[in-house]
Amino acid sequence: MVKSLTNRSPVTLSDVARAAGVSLATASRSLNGSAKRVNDELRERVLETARQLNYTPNLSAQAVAKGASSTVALLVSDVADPYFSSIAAGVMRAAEARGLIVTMAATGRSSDRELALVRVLRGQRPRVIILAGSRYSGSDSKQDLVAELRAYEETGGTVVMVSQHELPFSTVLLDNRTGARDLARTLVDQGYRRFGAITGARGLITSDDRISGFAEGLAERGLTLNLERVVEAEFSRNGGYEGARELLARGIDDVELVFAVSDIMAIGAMSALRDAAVAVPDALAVAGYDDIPTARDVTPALTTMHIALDAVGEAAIDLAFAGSADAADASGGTDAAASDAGAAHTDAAERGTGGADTANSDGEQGQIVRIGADVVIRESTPKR
Amino acid sequence: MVKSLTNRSPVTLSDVARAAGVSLATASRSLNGSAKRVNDELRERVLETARQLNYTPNLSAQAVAKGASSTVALLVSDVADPYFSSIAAGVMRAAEARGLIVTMAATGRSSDRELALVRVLRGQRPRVIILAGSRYSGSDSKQDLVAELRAYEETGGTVVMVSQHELPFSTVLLDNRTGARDLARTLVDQGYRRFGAITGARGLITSDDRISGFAEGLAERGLTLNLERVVEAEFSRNGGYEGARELLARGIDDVELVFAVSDIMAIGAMSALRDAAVAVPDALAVAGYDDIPTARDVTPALTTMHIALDAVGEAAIDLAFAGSADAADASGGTDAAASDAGAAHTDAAERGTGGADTANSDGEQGQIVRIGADVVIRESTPKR
DNA sequence: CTGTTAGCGCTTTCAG
DNA sequence: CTGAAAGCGCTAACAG
Repeated sequence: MVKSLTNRSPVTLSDVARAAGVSLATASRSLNGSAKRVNDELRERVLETARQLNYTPNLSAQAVAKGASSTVALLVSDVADPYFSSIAAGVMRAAEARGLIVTMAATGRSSDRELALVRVLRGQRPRVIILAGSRYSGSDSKQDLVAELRAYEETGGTVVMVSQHELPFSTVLLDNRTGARDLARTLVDQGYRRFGAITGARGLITSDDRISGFAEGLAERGLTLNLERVVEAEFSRNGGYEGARELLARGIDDVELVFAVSDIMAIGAMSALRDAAVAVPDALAVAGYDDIPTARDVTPALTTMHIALDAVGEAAIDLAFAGSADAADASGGTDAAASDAGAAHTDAAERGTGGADTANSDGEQGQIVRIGADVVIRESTPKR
Repeated sequence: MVKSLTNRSPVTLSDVARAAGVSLATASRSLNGSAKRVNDELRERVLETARQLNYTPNLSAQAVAKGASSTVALLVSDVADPYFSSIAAGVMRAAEARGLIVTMAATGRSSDRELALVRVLRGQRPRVIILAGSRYSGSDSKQDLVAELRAYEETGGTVVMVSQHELPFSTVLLDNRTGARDLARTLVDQGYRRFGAITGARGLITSDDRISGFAEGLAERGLTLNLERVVEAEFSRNGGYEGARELLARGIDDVELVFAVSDIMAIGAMSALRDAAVAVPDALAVAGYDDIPTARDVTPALTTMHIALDAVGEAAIDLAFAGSADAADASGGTDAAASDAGAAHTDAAERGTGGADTANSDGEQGQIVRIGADVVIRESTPKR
């Protein structure tokens, strides 16, 4: 049926060794050997033949042999969500700087799928597993997840959580509560007094933190969030859209500004308002959270909390290697002395408001890096 | 320094075998053996002990042993770009249905980086390599890329290209030229006569195809695209923004509608117009291409060409396995007879306008699947 | 059906 | 500095 199955096997290290007239060991050392433990001339010969044969090291074999792979596993809720894809971009950049390959999977916000995926990904024996999706607080399978992750760490891996620090692992902390509080205060200072909100499902920690932080911020200014003006919806663009419709149905005469707990929901909400001919911000102002790229491109531009999303991704992998002085270099053959731990891209942590913050003194709980958030006022909440 | 390095090694298959009191082979067969080639009782015992020990198969070892991994490598230009992240979502969904893990990397539209990444990823010996980023036509390193990819295919892998069929591999064809032609005709039929455009860098095939298709469409209606009203910019949101500014600087009195070759550019352009107080669509209408999710959320909503982006991703992996009746099942131990090739998610190809289309009769050029595009008129180009 | 025994491609002691 | 040899964890003939 097919032409003639040209499937010949890949070039192996021994092919190279033979062609170069050296032993397997020498070939291996020349191609990888951290230090230059091989005669320059020989090494050159090996490198050259490898090039000619278009040799590609079999990463799996390397992983098996040295008992450690060169991959990083990243779990997100949804790749197509700009929040996650921005973080992913940062992770990929930082990983590549360290010569690591990243493997991604999407949980669709299901705890079961998340657990299943962690199991599968563990099979790769990744150096790091990054869990970027927010969790539910009343988590049923939380126990299992922690057990699985613990087991993984005991085999030498590192897990890094992004967002809340409610699991005993290193985490890149996005202090949503504080951020939302800042936002609320700023908004009050701008003149707003009566608020509504659109949140994700109850129990989704990110959403809960943001809404309660927001309420706290209002409280600090002597205001309260009218719970009848808080609607719960799916944590997505469509959820935001539906949430806004629901709010409209309930009546918003007494609401000046709606806070959606994420930009993506806020943007959905704005579309709903537009479709319902409710002028933003004149009839109703809107604010979001995250500062995803499109926040600037909707009309009116969205007031939100800025988080350096790609810095988050970089911070996650930097955190994973904090202290382990790892610095695999994928690009050339430069012998630049590997400087201290987390050399590349340490700017990640700095870029945020808070700096690296060795919280629980290592050990059981892992370390914490805070990435701050800043209020960004745009046209969706004009000064009044 | 650290507590006490609990780094004990992972549970291995032989640990399980020993604990269950069976041979390595039996354990292996119980845990994976396609057919049930093991006594039920024994198998149960193995499965049970595996569970108790929390055993996770070492994918790398499996890969080395069977000479084939269970990964799919996906190369995109930029994960944070909604066009690519939507495709990625589709790839991940389809891959998972087949029990495959996906590995991602971003080229940043650099041919050199693309080549380098293909080399690195080949190290994983992935079953499939999907190249989703658009290429440049005058490609310098094209030769090398093709050589590398060819070599990869000769070792049994499959490469799938997404977008243009200008490299001799299977491809999910997005017929940009035809789509843009349709769009142009429709716009003319709506009453528009004088057009401007914002394109990506010359030579970027996707961009070139769309702009020439658009010009063709106009030509079919007896109109021509005024080249002085075509500006070239970076293929990104900011490029669109700058492109629009440039257009404004050149003067747009004689332009009724600007076609940006991608939604992301169109959205950047709309922001520029908003900032410059040019009313859309009254002073200037805008149209894009791709129908990314946010196209609906900008104001006015963007007229564009709809491509089922996640179907594209699914089609890519379906195409990779077309005819090879692969159907690894990651989830349970169900023994549902693996139906024909590409069983899961064959809807992908169907969803598009064109169906699966075994073009070059297999072999040298690979197969082709077309995914169609449909005009979606929204408020940014009202009827006139 | 089950166990033995070779490898898979690579790294890494351990001798020379 | 270099080579021989022993694995890494798992699969796949090959015998029983």
